[in-house]
Amino acid sequence: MAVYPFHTLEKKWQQYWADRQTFRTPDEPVPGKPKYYILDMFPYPSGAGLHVGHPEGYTATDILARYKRMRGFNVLHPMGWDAFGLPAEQYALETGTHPRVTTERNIARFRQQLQSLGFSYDWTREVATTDPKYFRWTQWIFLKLYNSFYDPDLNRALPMALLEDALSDQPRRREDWAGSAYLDGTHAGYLQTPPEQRMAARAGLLRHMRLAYQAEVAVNWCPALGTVLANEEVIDGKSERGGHPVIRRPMRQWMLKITAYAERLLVDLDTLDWPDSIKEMQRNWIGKSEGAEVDFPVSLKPSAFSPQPLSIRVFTTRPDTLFGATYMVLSPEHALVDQITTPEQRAAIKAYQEAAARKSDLERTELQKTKTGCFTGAYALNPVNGEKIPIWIADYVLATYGTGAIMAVPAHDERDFEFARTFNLPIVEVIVPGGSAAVPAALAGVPSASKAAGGTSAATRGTRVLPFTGDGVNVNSANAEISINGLPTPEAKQKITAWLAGKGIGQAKVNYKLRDWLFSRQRYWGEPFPVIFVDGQPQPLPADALPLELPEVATYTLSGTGESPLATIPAWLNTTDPATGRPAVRESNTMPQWAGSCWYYLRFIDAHNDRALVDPAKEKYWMPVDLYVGGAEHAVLHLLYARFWHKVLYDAGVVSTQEPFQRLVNQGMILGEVEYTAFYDESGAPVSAEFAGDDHRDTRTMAKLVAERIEEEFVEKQGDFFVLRENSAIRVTARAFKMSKSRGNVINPDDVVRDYGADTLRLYEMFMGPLEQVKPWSMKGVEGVHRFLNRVWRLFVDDRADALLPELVAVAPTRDQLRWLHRTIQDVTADLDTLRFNTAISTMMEFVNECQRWTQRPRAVLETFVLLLSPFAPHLAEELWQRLGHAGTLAYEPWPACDAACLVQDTMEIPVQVNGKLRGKVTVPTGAAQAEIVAAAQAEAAIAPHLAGKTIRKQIFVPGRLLNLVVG
RNA sequence: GCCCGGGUGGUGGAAUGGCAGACACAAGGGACUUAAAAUCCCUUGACCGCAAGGUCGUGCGGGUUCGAGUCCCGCCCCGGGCACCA
Repeated sequence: MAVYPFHTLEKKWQQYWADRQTFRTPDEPVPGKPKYYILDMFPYPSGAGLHVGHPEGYTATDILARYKRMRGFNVLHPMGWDAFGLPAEQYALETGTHPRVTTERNIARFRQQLQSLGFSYDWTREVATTDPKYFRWTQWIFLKLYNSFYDPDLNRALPMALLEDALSDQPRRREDWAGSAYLDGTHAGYLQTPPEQRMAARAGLLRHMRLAYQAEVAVNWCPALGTVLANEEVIDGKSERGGHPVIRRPMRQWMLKITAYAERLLVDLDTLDWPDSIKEMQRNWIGKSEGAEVDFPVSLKPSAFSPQPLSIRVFTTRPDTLFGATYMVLSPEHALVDQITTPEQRAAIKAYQEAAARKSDLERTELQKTKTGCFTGAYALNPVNGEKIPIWIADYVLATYGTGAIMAVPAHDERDFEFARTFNLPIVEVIVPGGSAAVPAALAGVPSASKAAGGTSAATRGTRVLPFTGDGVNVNSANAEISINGLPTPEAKQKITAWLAGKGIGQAKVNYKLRDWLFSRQRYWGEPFPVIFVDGQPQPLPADALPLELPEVATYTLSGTGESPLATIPAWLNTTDPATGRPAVRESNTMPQWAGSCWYYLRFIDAHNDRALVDPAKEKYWMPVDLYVGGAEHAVLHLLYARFWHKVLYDAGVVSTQEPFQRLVNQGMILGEVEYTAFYDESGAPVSAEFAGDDHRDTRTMAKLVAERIEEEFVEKQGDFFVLRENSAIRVTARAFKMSKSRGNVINPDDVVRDYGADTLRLYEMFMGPLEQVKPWSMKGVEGVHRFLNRVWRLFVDDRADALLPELVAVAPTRDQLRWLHRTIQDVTADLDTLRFNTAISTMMEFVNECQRWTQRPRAVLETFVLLLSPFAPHLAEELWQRLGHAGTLAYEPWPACDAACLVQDTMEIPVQVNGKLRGKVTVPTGAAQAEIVAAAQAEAAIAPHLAGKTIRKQIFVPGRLLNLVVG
């Protein structure tokens, strides 16, 4: 068999690298040597083992790590485990196996699989989030969060001690908070508070200003998983993991105040070299909108049920439409609902509130087509025109955004329009499309107010269709004091906002969609919170009490009350306050999986430090991460949380950079092999795919169809479609699907390594196409790159003799050979610098195809080629390098340099176009002048006829590239 | 609905506004072999033609340009994300 001995050779070099710690990065920074920190996204070591999607990104980073080492960089390329996670605990529930046991077994398998692929990780820096030595520092960061507050004036986090100081009669650290208008103001406010109220006010502020705080909030409770989930972990009302239903339920939770960082998380995106799509997703998630808050006085008939004047504050991005506000809507949970509801409406409102509370997120989304709501019986006054407008409640207004209340402008908002139509509420148009020039004419025909016509899809005013939600020009928008009529939208917004502010009934306001991060999980298998409760008040553990470890338990059964299993272990739960010796209770929730992955990139820098999370000098040397590669599924979860923690650590002086990941690249998903599917009806007769609906029914008859996978040989392409070979009227579908167990199209990397070797797998993963792109797997393609590696082997080695070939000689290379080599160096280098691994491999294939033809192969040329290949197929390259007579690894050999002098040729071939059409080519001396080339073209047999009898009107000459003759 | 990507041979893909289809797979033909495997060589976008050669061709329709897969405008289709956020 003429296959190179990849098995023995790959094992041999993996052993060699491990024995000599070839890829160990020096513990201390290397002064003067440029650093390169290249990081893979932290894998969760699942029981299923490695998937072919994993090695895609890992191979890319490994190739680059090896390349950068050869270019003289001090490279940090680590690997570790995001090891807390629900599956191990679910498994514990079923089998009683400790999650730690399962996790360690899975880690061992993952590690072994990764090592079998020859990745050049520095394994001495391996970390796992489940290791107490690691989560000690996760807990330490939590304490930082707990002991910090956000100063909106300085726009950074500060120690709680400063806020405590400001909230005291005689501050002692005033110089520490100099420059903070916020703390000055807080202190002044404190002094104005009557002394008997100060303690309570102080405690209240301290409680809610912390970056880690507790709140009783409506959470996404997933009964099946027995835990709450973050908003980001709920997809379409179901859990992201497992697809279980999720309901709303109020619970005491730890929250992290990520909202304080919303603006910085938003603006600092501009400094990052990340894919635009990811940045855009984060921008959308943060969801900044600028507008105004406006107070609407509640108009109550003088009566007993409201002794004080009330007002309702709303947030709007369109204060310019204020004159068109014809009703208000509060969210069903709004605090004022009870106070304003009239006795007649009380029962109806109560019923509506209860119905809304019961709805799950899923139901809320499903029911969004029809607007529901209930009138409170109360009215408010539109502050700009004094109109009395009804106040409703409706679940299309969210309690958690803005103020939980809106002013409804049905003429200029889709939702308000729909609601107004449903409940027959007035619609007043105050914006007309177009520039200011169009205003006078438009003004004339606009009625001041009109009732909505129920039933039609949109109301029409003249030629205009409502709702009109774009920018335009104001009409109908004036009172005795102010007019914004005729103003274009941006100016109208500005003018009315200034007027509102002057009257003290409104102000400019910025809002974010981003909500605080719900940080508690009711599970066993996670980091315990370093918090105890004394008399019900939370108290952080001192840093020297860390790590707080998980207790051993007899059973992993959920408590059933929504509490963590930890709550059922009195021996662990009940403790004493180390400060006072008084009885205390531990926090029984644990942290979510994202906690450990928020900062792991810092730990890799100084993995075994037991005095600090990371040594500052090392952090300064290695940060930021130069290249971060992983899947796009982490766009708003991990990547936003990690940026948030990093900024907190920056404010605390623990890290020196504002952002952790300078450059981010997303690898595209790898799909299964392309599948052809034909459809058959019940009688077994084939049905063309164009008639097969999504639900596998015939779209014409609605008869049920059977989908059947068929082999490629029975299919051919006809026009734009694939059809059955035996019956071309029957179309079949051709598609690659996501790999899944149920579909049975999962490729196991172990099988590929066994049959073709690790170098083949690495090469194929990169050869499939651009890294970022989604692409289907093809076993035939694997064989293709495997053949290439065999050809490389035979370039050097005589199969039968197992020795170097006689063709491989120490002769001086010809100019032609040198040109091939240096062109290859040039292209491979450029491709590596731009992460175009697929074309780098193509270039090397071309080189090998050419090299095979050489009867004499200059040793120096081939040695250089081995170095070019080595980042891609390191085992094969090391073996060839050794056989060529070198001692030791090639991992730190200098990367070959391209000599431009070797690239020049004596002659060049120039394509010649006539009137933009390619008509032929001429071969001329390199550097030939335009006139020479034109002369050569006129003499060329293929070109001359197209010029005959015509005059050349124009010559377009791109030196070295092309000549275009325009004739007529 | 909104926001991102993307549509190039039978397939994966390649092409700083300058030779469309590199490289690889598949298919067909040939060499070697008693035979097979492996390997090597040739052909391979479509159409017309014996050939030389010609015409067409990068989802569709326009435009800019000497020249467009690439830039601009308007559509269609596929994939991903978000979605009552006022």
